[in-house]
Amino acid sequence: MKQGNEPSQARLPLSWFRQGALPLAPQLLGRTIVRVTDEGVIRARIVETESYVAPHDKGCHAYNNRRTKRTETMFQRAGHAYVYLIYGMYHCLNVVAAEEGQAEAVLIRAVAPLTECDESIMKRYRSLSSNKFVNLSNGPGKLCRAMHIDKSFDGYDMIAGEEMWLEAGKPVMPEHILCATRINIPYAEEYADVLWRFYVADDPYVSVKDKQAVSLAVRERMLETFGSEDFGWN
DNA sequence: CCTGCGATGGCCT
DNA sequence: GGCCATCGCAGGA
Repeated sequence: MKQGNEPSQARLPLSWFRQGALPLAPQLLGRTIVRVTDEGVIRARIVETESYVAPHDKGCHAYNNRRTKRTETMFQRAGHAYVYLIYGMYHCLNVVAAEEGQAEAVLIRAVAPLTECDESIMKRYRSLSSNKFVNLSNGPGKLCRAMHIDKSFDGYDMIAGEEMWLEAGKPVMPEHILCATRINIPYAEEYADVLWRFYVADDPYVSVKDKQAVSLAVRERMLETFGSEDFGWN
């Protein structure tokens, strides 16, 4: 019998994934990512995300709707995984978030293992010798290594797939969500300063905490006031 | 706590 | 040839 506070294990449907990267990113927080590996099933809670939105976003690989072998996955239907290699040795996992032909995706930047069993498997894949468990998955490259996600999952269908998917979990309420600038995209010019990174306030697995972060509610009020992402801070 | 730096390879001009 | 949605380590405060 399901208890009232127990996180939902229902798979998230296509209609939920396709709402666009900006609405989706904060709603991904608190959801469960499930990965079926040779070492066992890993379940983890998403605690940090970033939105990437073609065509205008200069931080997005598909800026100006650039279609290349790598970015082609971002143009797929929502619910596919976009996985790419970064700095020659790490992978990053994104969830495609719009209609086919429209390149929007949400980068999963940090997750927290749900149980000691999850920790144990992730620790093995990470080759982590210390007991500083936050190091398992407090970063996009770390979580991919911990959950054994690599380029073979690029284009993977997370709505129907049997090796990796998302469950409803327990969404994080807006008052517990902070918004901040995205990490390591100084080249994105005016889009380097938009508050498109979202994370769970006070969660130890968040990769980078930003003193200037604002609550989701504040960001939305500012959007109404300024009518754009440019809040006049620069 | 912080800052700098090397690793390492696919991607894109 | 240069860049890169990263990480772990070294060294200093």
